[in-house]
Amino acid sequence: MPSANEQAALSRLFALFSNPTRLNLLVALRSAFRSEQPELCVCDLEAITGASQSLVSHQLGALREAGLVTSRRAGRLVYYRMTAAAIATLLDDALLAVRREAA
Amino acid sequence: MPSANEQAALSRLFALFSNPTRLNLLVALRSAFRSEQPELCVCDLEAITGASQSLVSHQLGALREAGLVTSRRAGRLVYYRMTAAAIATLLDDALLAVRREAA
DNA sequence: GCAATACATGAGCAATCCTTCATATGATGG
DNA sequence: CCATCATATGAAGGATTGCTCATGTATTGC
Repeated sequence: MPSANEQAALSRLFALFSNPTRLNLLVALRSAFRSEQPELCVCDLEAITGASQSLVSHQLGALREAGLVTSRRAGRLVYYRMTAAAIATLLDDALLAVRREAA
Repeated sequence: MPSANEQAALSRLFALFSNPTRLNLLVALRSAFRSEQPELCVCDLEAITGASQSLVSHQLGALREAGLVTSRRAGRLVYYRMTAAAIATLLDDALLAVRREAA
């Protein structure tokens, strides 16, 4: 029985996950997070998702504002990474749930 | 690395979870699902969530259409229940993730 | 300094969503 | 049957969202 605040936080989190572009970014950052190269630059994310530079930047901004990712500038490049392992595992759990349903 | 289909299914699922009213319904149905009384009628859900009859019915319709809940009529009442344990556990996982972040 | 590269940001439009109001359907009791 | 209760559904308006286009800012190489 989550509190009202927790439910509000949950729905905000789910709203961030519900956009295909953002989800795509999160999925990419999740797998980076698990490798020896835990961050990706905007141009990488652009290539991976196939979305426009502006769109990627906008959605990364949303994720950053929500605290799900952080950014670090290195020269002209800006590298993003997931802030929390909890988010990465949540994505895994959700994927498992979807696969269970599909089966 | 989820497939494109899986990602689409994921984002649809998250979209359903992102609305506070629907999330509230799901949370209520989740705890019912775990008790000896796994279903709740619309009027119960109305009382629990505090939302209007029409709104509750609309959102239950959305959840039903997505296959997350099923309904059963008993006289004038209609009882709803979660279809999948996977969804219940996903809600638990998400709540844990949010609590981890808040801490 | 200037051009070019990488990224961020703001405005704006189309589309979707959320909720309400009104009304319809289904079931029961008298 | 008729009134009533429980739920479903449709239309409609306002708000929110998603994306694009245009432009701004930061950094580097020359």
